[in-house]
Amino acid sequence: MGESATNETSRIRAPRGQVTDIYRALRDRICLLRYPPGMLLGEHELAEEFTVSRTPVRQALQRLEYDGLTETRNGVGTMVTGVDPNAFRDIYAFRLRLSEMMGEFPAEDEAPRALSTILLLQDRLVALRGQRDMEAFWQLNHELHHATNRLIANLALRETHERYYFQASRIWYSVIEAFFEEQLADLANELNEIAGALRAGDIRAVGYIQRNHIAFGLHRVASAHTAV
Amino acid sequence: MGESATNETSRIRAPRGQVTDIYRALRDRICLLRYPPGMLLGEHELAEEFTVSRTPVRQALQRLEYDGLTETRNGVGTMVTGVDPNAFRDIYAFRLRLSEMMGEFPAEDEAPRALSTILLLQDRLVALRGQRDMEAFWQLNHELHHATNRLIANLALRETHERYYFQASRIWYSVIEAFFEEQLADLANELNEIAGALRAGDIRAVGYIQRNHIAFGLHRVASAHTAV
DNA sequence: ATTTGCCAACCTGTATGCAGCTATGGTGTG
DNA sequence: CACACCATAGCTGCATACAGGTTGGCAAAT
Repeated sequence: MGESATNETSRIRAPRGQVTDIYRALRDRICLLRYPPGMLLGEHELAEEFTVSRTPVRQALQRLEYDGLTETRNGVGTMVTGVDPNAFRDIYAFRLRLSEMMGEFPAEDEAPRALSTILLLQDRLVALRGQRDMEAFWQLNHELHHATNRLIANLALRETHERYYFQASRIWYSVIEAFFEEQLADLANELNEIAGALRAGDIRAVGYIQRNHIAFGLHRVASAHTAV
Repeated sequence: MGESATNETSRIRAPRGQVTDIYRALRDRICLLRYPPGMLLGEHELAEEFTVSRTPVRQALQRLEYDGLTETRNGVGTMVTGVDPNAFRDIYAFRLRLSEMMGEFPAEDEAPRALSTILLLQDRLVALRGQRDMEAFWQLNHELHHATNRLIANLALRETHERYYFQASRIWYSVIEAFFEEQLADLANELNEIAGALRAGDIRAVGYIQRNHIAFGLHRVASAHTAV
């Protein structure tokens, strides 16, 4: 199949290749809001696009539903779920706790690799200034998440951290446009702070930094919601 | 199919009926060790048993794999995953943290219902003394888990709590036979303590009680592992 | 006797046909 | 003109046929 499709995406438990490729592609589209909430997806349509039959597409859609990103109804189709404010609040509160927990299971030997990744991301971030390229920005966050995720030595926490990152990122992305410059500056700060923590080998600090910036984003989203 | 199969099992995000029934049946068999680790399951065989085609069976098996309970390899079959000691330690450590977190998201209005459930479980537990009925004992733990799970007001935490309960229960069950009387007494204590906490409306205490008894079980499993 | 190569049976992954369900637009009636 | 009903198109859920992959055993060569 894909020549280099499964590159820097995480492989916590690498399942089948083809289905997973479709799953990740659709997941990213949903999180990028290219598939906005409420949009109806057809299995036949997707099968044509990926040049496969309906079967693998169905498998991918079932995984998405299991992740809470879509909802499939018989006779209708698979629609992207909306952003339930309650679920949103729960997910963010939970993510705060998860990040705080990160320092209790540090994978110290991963710190150097993470640091070099962070430095690369810093360069790419400065190249991004003034472009307002949402997708590149999200991709950057995506890779930051993976880099920090590898710093967690506990498999269960790592899986959960990953799972709710995607659910949260989708919601967060829907309001980011109004705060693009702020988020850009915030991400620059976060990268700086994380780089410093990694140089000191202090993974617990990385978790707290992440926790704080999640809280910052949460605050912005909350104020946007109350404003609207 | 099952006439009353979807009774007191949780419906965090109720998916399709038929597939979910098969999924729960297989999950319980795996957690009860009726399907021991390493056992090979055939799709055709299961399809015959449940009087359906391979398709819904495959969906259930994929969800089990996603939960980490099975592993499917092309040309071979679906085998029940073994108990990786590392994963075991990670899951237990993570569950400790989750239980401690429970009190931060208390669903106070659920406390009375939980209390009445606990009282029923206490009666059923005394009726269980001296019988060494593993399956009934596990069912009891199962229902205790659901009762306490409903006390969590945060959806994300509730889902995660549920998810890793099943992964842990399977491992824990594999060594329980050696400590049956101890676990029985321990469960009686846990029920008493939880009942007291619920009478006081102190859900945070419920979380800590649960955390402690998870730690007790962990200690027993660990000592058993080192002994073997 | 041991090793190596091959083949056949079996299992999963994929594609496709069919049945059941849902939504929508058109039509007939009040 | 408004409303209710029905037919129809399109979708998902399920069953099944086919293709690709793996394993174990048998046979032949060393």
